[in-house]
Amino acid sequence: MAHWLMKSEPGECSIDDVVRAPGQTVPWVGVRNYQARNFMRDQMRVGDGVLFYHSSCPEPGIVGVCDVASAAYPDATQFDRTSPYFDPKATREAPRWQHVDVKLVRKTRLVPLVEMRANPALATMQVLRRGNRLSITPVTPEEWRAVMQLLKRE
DNA sequence: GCCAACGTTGGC
DNA sequence: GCCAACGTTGGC
Repeated sequence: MAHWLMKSEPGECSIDDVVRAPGQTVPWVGVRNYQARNFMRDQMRVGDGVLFYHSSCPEPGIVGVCDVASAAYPDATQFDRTSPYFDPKATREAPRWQHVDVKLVRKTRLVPLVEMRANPALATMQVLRRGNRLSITPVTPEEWRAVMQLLKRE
């Protein structure tokens, strides 16, 4: 089983939105970066662990644990002219963008970005790399374990 | 609002 | 295929 960190702006989809979603599952629509898409399309498997991360907000950090709940399938918003994620170059015959569904495991305490940065065990995390903008990044088993340890703390 | 970092676009 | 210009991300 692989592990991932997935960023979401809470104004778009917060952890509480996932808690309230039908089946506590959300379609991860709107990814418009090829590297992030490829992670979902080529590498994610149902059951993979996901750290749910709030970005572009007053308190960025990890706020929940989820898992991958589907294989990748075409992102409907790419065809929707009224959507901010509309992509004029995408066609139904040749969709460009795909995504997986993500299901809640549990909402956690907030692990703020500053706490993550302060923890040597997390120093290798891709999301902490200077200049990182990728919305989906792989998490190593060691990093995952370290985050699970952090989550046991109050 | 600033700005570093980096992906994408498009002219050549 | 190069690369400058431009746009976006996202923390601060």
